[in-house]
Amino acid sequence: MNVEEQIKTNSDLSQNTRSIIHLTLVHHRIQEELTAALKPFEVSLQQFNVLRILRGRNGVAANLSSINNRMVTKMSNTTRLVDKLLAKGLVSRQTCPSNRRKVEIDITPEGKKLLTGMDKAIADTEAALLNGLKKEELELLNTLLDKIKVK
Amino acid sequence: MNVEEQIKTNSDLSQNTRSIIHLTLVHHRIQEELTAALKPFEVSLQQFNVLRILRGRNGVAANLSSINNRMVTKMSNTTRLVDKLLAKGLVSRQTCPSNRRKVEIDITPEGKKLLTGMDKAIADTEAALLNGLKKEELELLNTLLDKIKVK
DNA sequence: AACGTACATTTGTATATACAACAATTGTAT
DNA sequence: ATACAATTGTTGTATATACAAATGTACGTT
Repeated sequence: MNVEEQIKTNSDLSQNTRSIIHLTLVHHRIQEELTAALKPFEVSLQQFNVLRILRGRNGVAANLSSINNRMVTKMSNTTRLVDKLLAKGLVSRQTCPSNRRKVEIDITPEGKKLLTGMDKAIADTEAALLNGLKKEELELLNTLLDKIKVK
Repeated sequence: MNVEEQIKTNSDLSQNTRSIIHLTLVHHRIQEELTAALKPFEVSLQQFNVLRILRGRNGVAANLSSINNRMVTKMSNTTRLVDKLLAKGLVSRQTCPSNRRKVEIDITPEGKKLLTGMDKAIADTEAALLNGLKKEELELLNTLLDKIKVK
């Protein structure tokens, strides 16, 4: 019996609780599969996300706050994520000349190259996870997620 | 601009990727709010889940595997979660007489008492998160989550 | 210019988690 | 009866994360 079955058959839990647990469970397994897909590249999912955000800026360097705004992690973690990417030579970091409180972070050519390989691994994993849902169902899922009142 | 907006307007990302990120983001914020709700009790969300599972067994002691089957964490973490609950006197642990590989875990009266207080805090938080969704919409959400092919 | 305040990031610390190796017990086959 | 395999749980180690405090910088007021 898998956990989804348990959730559904456990009448002690409210409908709200069951939905939250279900979401948590699915999320956890998605993370596991994506993490596994990135394992050969020795890059964590969060590190991958940073690289993806940087690439999306098309050469415009990002500061830490702007990266952080697009991620779920806290600021202090973003600092350390960038530390690790820097150690691997996948990003560059320098203090911003016009405002020396800020740092300018950019993806390096090596980072872009590695990212290209990771893209396929991630896309394949996502496709395998979601190919049971039609386009309209994915949109519906997003609509429902939007109705959850976070912050 | 919040991250949901960014996700929706970022045309570089595939529909699959946007849905995965959306799910991740919502999950993360839900965890944050639930964790905050439990903070006064000094019990982590995972510890709370263990207690809730134990209560659901109505006095029948559980072994570690059975707890673990109903959680997202790995076995080794479940061991340490129980360690912490034991240190707080919220659960009991003893080796199973009939099969000494197993351990029998049960919730104590103090555990049950604390759990009663936590129930309300969690229920209120869940209700606040989900009150934008009608009963049928919650069911629909669960149906869609089931279509994601995890494991 | 000096002051206080807000901003941007980093660092310290405690806790949490994953993964792998290990130990102990039980089950099974010869 | 013994060897081998499977089950159940624990521990070591590395990494990840949250939270709070500290650092360095910029800005507005007087």
